[in-house]
Amino acid sequence: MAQRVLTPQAENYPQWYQDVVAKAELADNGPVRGTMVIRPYGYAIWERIQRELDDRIKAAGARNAYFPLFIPESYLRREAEHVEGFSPELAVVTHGGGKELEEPAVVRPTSETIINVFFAKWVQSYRDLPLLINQWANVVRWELRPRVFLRTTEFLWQEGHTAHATQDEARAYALRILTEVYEDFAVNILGLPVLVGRKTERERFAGADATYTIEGMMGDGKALQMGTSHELGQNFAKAFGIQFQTDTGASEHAWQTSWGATTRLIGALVMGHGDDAGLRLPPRLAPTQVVVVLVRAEDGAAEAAAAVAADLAAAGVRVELDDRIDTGFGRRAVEWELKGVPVRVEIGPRDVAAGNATLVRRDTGAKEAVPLGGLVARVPTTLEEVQTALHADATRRRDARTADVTSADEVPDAAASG
RNA sequence: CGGGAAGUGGCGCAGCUUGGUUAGCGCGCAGCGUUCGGGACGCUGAGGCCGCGGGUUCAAAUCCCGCCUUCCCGACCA
Repeated sequence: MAQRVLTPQAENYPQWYQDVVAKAELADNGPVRGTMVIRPYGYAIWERIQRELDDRIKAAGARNAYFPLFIPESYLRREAEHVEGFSPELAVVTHGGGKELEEPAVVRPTSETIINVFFAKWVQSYRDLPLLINQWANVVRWELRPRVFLRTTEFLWQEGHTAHATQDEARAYALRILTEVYEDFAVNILGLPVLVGRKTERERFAGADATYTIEGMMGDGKALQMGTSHELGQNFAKAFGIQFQTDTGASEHAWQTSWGATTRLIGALVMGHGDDAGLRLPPRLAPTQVVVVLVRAEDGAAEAAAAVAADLAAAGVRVELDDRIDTGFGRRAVEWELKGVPVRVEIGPRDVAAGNATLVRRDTGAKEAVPLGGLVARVPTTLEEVQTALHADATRRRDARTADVTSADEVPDAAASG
């Protein structure tokens, strides 16, 4: 069977990437190496990601809960492969309340261990299964080479943890999350095509039997892992004593999964859809889908702009009114382009006199005069067109830079062609 | 840890080779004015232990020694 390989190609993306992150006001670097401050606009994007993922997670039956930030160090040690995998990147708290702690507390790098301690208490009978839990939280991994959003020391994520009665059910659930949550979100909301597959043994999650992944391709031809789902087998169940009685009275260890997606998805958006003018947000994700820009306030333009914004909002469009006429029009136009707002509606005296507004698409830059009264009908259509176009762009790029090979010997040639 | 580079107003940099006026430039920031349909312009102004410590010298951002920190490439990784 042919293996699909994404071909990395070294390009000078980091500076460009960091410029977009800074100029679009998504984030700043934090004071401690590898940490970051997510600015309001970046956080608004994260909130949209959270909302869309959360809807899909709940549709898959999982419920949200919360577990502590601090994990007793001994919990980590219970699963041999797990502790070996995470030890090098742990942040450890040794003092509390001015005294040295009897047992150091690890800042969670992921929550399998602490959650499974509770799963062991909660699961007694096959009737308690499946147990499907999701947590929205921050985690800390002391990475060697941090990069804003893509790999930071502290990051925000969603981590799902489940326990099932059978291996088949656990495997099916891990794959269900992979496709119905992650792949569906990436393709239909982010507009980024992904390759769905299984990680090699070397890249597998520490403590898992199998790790599944969705991999996207960024603008520079590099692959980016955008979500993972793990089949944990009975490894943690045995380490933490998660046992249940079957309907025949036998005692068995639960079969488990865990899965996560992070603020890296914001980085994927920048790298996957960005262009030289900044970020390009897919409309279904964009916190602001349309910005109504008041060019100048004279001759009824201010009233017209406000009315258009109100009408669009009433029609269910996420719209913002930019009436900061003290700031130059050009500056504001550039700002919204950098921030990637998919559609801009420009309204000034000239437009009002003609009974029109100027509709501008962020993805193509195309401008068009649209009658003021027709905007509410037209804008949603344009938003969907932008969504489709961004996905098509990304798909075209991925296909152009993806090669099918049947042996390792062919890889260098395939990679060389980009 | 291995290999490279850099530390100078908020950010980005020049100045250092060949010590010497008051340490300069762009962006940003503040005030005033002219602008305003694509990042405008003019004038005025605020803001610096030149990474830290020591040495050489009449004199050090500049030369010498030591230290610290950061960044880039690699290993690690959502």
